[in-house]
Amino acid sequence: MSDFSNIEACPVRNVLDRLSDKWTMLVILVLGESKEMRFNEIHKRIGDISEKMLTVSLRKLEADGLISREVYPVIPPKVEYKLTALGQELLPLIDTITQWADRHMQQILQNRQQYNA
Amino acid sequence: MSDFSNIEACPVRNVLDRLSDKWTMLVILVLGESKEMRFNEIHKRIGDISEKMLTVSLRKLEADGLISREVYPVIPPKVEYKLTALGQELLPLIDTITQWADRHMQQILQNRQQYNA
DNA sequence: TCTTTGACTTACCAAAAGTAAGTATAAAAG
DNA sequence: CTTTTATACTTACTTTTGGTAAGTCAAAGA
Repeated sequence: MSDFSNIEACPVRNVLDRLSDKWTMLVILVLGESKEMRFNEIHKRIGDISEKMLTVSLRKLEADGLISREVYPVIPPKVEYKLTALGQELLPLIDTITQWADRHMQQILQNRQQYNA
Repeated sequence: MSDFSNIEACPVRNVLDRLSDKWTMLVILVLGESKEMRFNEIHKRIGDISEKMLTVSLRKLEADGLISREVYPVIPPKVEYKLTALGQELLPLIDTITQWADRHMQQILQNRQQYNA
């Protein structure tokens, strides 16, 4: 039983804090769909993420070594993102959650409705 | 390949949006540690969550049917929270991520340092 | 010369989360 | 018999995070 309250030293808190923001897990999922992806592709795929937050999310993932960023020196610019080996390890874990989501969304939506009634 | 951009209809987005906030996954994890838990126990276990956000997080989880909330009519008040069957299904999936975190935190911390240098 | 292209930045605004104080009520302490 | 303590919250206010829309850069094409 790890010490969640020791934020610096606790690996769970350290990693979970990074995943626990509005877009990170979804970005990882999307990047898992193809070998590599350009900025605007990811942006369109998600649809409602702002360019600003996509930039921020990608930078953090890059800093943690979960994705790599390759810049081609052309104009207009071309930048490709892809999961690193480390990022690919994390992918199936998040994907398992999405499969659970698929199985149980109906139930959850129903629960929400009941709760608000 | 699901349509992530259709937020209403996409189960992945629907569930991931709920998990993608600052505390939800951690609260589930903590509740998974014992059969049931009182408000202040959860609060202490996490350490740096505010009472306000713990309340909000618990209410959302309850609305989705992932946890149950039992109020004992005593004074001072006593309220017990525990994972429902649905919540217990989700627990190991999040826990798998924490195990991954344990295994790779050193590497990730190192990556972050390199990136900021 | 003017528009288009792609991956961003930036300034400003809105939403989520943090902080600290307050509420309710009865039993226990003084 | 007045004050303190206990627990699970609310509430008003501040700070942090995220959203919006416009701007930047440099070359290729009309």
